[in-house]
Amino acid sequence: MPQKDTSKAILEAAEQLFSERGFAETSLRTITARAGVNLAAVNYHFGSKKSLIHAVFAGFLTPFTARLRSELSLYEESLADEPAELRYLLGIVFNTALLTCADQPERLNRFMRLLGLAYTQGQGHIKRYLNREYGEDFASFSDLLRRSMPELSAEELYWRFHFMLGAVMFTFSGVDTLKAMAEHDVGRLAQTSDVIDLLLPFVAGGMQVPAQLPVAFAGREVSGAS
Amino acid sequence: MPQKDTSKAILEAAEQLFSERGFAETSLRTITARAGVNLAAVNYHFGSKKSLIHAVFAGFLTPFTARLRSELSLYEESLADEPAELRYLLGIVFNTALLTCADQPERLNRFMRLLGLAYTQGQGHIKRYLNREYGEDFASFSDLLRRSMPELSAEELYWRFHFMLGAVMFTFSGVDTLKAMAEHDVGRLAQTSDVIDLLLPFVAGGMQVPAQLPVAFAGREVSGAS
DNA sequence: TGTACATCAGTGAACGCGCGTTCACTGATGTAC
DNA sequence: TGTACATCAGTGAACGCGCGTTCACTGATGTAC
Repeated sequence: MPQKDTSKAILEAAEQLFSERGFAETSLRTITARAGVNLAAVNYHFGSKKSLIHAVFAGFLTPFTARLRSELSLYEESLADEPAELRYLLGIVFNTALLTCADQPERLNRFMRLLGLAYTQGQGHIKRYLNREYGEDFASFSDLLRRSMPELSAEELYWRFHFMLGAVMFTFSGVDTLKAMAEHDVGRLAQTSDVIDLLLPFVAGGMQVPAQLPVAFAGREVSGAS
Repeated sequence: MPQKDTSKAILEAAEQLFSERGFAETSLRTITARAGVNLAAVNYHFGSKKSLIHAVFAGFLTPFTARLRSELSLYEESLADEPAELRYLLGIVFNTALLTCADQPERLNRFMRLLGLAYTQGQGHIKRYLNREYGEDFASFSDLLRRSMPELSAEELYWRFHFMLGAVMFTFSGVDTLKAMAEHDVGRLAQTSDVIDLLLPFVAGGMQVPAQLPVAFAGREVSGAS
């Protein structure tokens, strides 16, 4: 293992294993064994397990957000004063994510799964880290989203945004299992880009549906009848 | 602590702590301390930590699925040969879930969060247990869903179903955090039933949107321009 | 009614194990004079 | 060009800790004769 490759090998093994098993369920011994390096090398290069986790996220998110920033500002300039178009906006995000992992497409799955884990799992320090490092990018995307849906109230937009995040993250969290089940149930093997092409209209449809509260209440009386 | 209350106290503490921190991150010592019982009582009553986790799920899912089965078969009978109506179907599910936890509404959040964790987190034994015990109920709901959307291909239905599950589970996984953020960002404190009233049109909208692949591809060329 | 035995619900202490982290050490490379 | 020292990238072994689980034991309650 010559020179600088040790920390790279650790990062790669950690990325894979964390995304497969979760953070608490993956030990440094498993990671260093997979990477073929000494156990103590993690603390030598990264300082602690927490910092290793942060470094794994940075490995994807730093190039991704850099790219996304420039794509979004290009789009924003081209808009002038027109409202943004939702599907186009979402297309930019997915496309940027795909391009960031262009060389190895399974990395995208891994990262969406890691983000899902970070959001879902306890591990408060991860959320704090992500917010500190990438909160600004998140906020500026929110602003563009608001411009694409000016008719929604702040409250509706807020919740729908998080419903959308849920559909996306959850899907990618389990995309490998879901693909395998799809092959079994439906008989067709899907690629990640196929899944995105189905997911994008779904979330756009959910975001843009008019609120219809009375219909939403429809099921509410059934229980009384049982 | 008289007689039968010990295992109930363990289950309640475990339900709370698992949903707050995850399974691997919660130790039996923390659970038994919270419950005010002896450490060894978990293994005495449940046999192992795994079985305790299963018992926690059963505590919600067994009454929920029993209730849901009868609600759905009532609805199915009332349908005769007409197609099912999606929003009504979803309304039944949410409503049944709310009623199952009618006495303590925060239990619903906890269980959705637990389901989200089970889906997202490694812990393969939980998925296997849920599939073994409740797979049949899941399948019969899928059938009704198919009847409500006859125009969708099997593949589209499959994926949209899981997008919907994602939006729902993810939302509830973080619903407490999201509510707190909503209060801060939007200035209004939401109740769980309010969130459901916003969520239901969103997922119905996503499920029912016509597939528009060419538009979904819109963002795909942007990257070349940067 | 009294005695002997069995079952049940729990308890306190210890078990061995795997964990993240630390530390003294090594050997290669770079730098100063 | 040669020597002394400093830095860097690791390494092997051990540290203490918290974990799930086990086990011998206790005391209360139920049952048989």
